[in-house]
Amino acid sequence: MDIEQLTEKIGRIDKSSLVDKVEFKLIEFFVTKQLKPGDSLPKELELTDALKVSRTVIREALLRLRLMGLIDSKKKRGAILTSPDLVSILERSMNPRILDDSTLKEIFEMRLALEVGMADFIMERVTPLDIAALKFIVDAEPQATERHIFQIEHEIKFHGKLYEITGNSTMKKFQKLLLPVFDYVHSSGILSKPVSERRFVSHREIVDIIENGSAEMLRNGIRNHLENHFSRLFK
Amino acid sequence: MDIEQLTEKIGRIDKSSLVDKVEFKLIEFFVTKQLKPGDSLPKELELTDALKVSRTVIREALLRLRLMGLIDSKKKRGAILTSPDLVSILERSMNPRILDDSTLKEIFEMRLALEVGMADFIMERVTPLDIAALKFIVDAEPQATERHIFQIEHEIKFHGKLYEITGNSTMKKFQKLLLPVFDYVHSSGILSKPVSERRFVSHREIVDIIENGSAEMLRNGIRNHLENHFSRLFK
DNA sequence: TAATTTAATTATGTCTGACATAATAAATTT
DNA sequence: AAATTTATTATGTCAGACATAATTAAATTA
Repeated sequence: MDIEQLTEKIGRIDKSSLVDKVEFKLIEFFVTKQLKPGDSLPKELELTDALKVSRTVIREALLRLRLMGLIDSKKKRGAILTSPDLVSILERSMNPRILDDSTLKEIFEMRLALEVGMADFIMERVTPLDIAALKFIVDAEPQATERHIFQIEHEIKFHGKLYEITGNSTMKKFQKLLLPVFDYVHSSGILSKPVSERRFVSHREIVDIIENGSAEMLRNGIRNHLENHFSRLFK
Repeated sequence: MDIEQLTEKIGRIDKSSLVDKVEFKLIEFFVTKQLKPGDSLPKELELTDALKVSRTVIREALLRLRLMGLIDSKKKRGAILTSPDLVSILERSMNPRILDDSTLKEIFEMRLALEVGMADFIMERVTPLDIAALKFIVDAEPQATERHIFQIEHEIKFHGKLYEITGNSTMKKFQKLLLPVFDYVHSSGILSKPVSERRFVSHREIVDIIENGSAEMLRNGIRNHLENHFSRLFK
């Protein structure tokens, strides 16, 4: 009889810790009770009575939920349910000095992919006001000299605005989160290829595409604009 | 004198809790000691002695680090440093039933953007073996009848393979993570527009582009293939 | 009476010390 | 030398206490 059949027959033992179980039970509780963000949870001591476990366990489970962004607890008021913000959860772990190089490189790549792919959302949702704002940003940029210098602040301003135009706040926050990683990867020795000095599609040209072009043109424009980064990844 | 100047002069008070400080100190410790994944941490009681705080506080700080994916602790062996996996951190919070609708919709959008944007990585890194695998997947798909039926399993298989080809494991895991959300959004009432039955660029055509086309063609091809989803977002 | 200050309450934050449990290392037996 | 038993050790769980901050109620003052 093979192992799988055996475990099937005997049934697997529950190796999860007490805290695991409490955590699960609490989430179940939220869902079945249809609690909405802002609703308050039972107090720690009430939970100890109800679940018959120590306050330590309750606290640890609640802590997990808090780190997941599911609840928010204040003194005296107790804990209340919140709508979890995925990005701020990631934020806690997003320390470039701790992540390993290959992960950092992959995040760098994801940012590039995301930016190329968001062209459709920009074209769909851009307003005349946005275009004016983009033009304002571009006008404030220093004239490009013969050699292209990577102006990090202007890059951030321009691309940040693009994310904003998508109207997708998760994406926008994601970008903000990825920025330090991107910067770190860009300036550290992780990417072996040197930084190219060539100029490709400029910010000004991208604005022009947004104003007069199509989603397809914008995709290609952004892709080309990012060529300096892509070429460091590809041979 | 305005508030800002005042706080500048007086200096802001540290409102962080003890656990916050310990957490920070521990991370500092990792970084300055240049600990690598696999290295073991001091025991809880040693930390209690070293930092002069109770074991409760130490444990809570360690718990946070564990939830961040920074450490992994086993009985007797103590805690060891690990390289955090961002995706598995997100996984804990990615419960469609708990996230609110607007966040879910934004995640849905991000997935679309990512998929369009990853075309360059696919074209750069695809191998003949990958193409053969894609063809195999496509061949196994049922013939399209006059009406396009959304075959979730085949969608997953095909698109999963695309992510795999990018060679970016973070992106691949990200997709796997987003799948339940995507499915949930697709089939729940969050998107008001109905599911279109029209057929656009097929899987087979995408494979053909990958084999014979360019990155630009693939971007457009994937975008068109996903039109059914895009059109539910845009009017 | 209204506004302010003070006191009481309450729930989380921190501390201490103890025992349970599981994984490893050491000692023993075969 | 291999297998078994025992001892050790570090995390997991427990219980109860006090500290602290935020809120509410009461008291005071204008």
